[in-house]
Amino acid sequence: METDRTTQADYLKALAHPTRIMILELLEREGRCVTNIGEKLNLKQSNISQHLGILRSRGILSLQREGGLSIYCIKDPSALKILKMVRKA
Amino acid sequence: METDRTTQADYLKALAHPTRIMILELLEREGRCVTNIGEKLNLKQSNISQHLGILRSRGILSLQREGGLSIYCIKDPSALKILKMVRKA
DNA sequence: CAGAAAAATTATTATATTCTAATAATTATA
DNA sequence: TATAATTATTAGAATATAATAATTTTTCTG
Repeated sequence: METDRTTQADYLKALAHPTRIMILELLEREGRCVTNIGEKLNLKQSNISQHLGILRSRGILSLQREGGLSIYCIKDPSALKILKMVRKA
Repeated sequence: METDRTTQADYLKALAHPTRIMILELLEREGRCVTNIGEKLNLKQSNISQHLGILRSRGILSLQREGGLSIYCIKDPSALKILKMVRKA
């Protein structure tokens, strides 16, 4: 049950960044590791890692370790639905 | 056609504030003037006015002047849909 | 175990947001 | 026209966010 507006705002804030939107679009099809995302988006490793951390801390992404890699996947599909609505808005 | 992620992020940013979420909930039923919103939310006039300006500049609210009052109404219903999804997320 | 690769964390700087207070602008009314 | 009421705007200080660089941690591999 999610009625606290601060929590709602924090969730929206997590989505409200161009890089994080691109990350979500990139992960829509398949999970990816940090380096791969960094290459696709042409951004620094630490920056990507920070954005991934933000999305994960809000429960939007999940992380699983595979070998030496950190694979991030979309955990919360409603984030994608919201982005879809924003595109039409 | 809305594909620019910066624009999408800006739209989400406009929604991503507790006060602005409350304003949208308040206006869901009916249009209201600045003073009325300020009383309901117990916030300063200038602060409310600024938040309303942000929502209006993104096309989420519309403004019509009635007598001495500025009546704000929801112009973009998809903002409400998005908030509804956030509550369930 | 040592070195390399991948990722996370930290510190720093720059920028953006937010709130408050003060002021300006607009409109209504006496 | 003067005053009051409503709203908008501006300036300032406080806080939050974001990007970079540097460092640390973790894990894999030789």
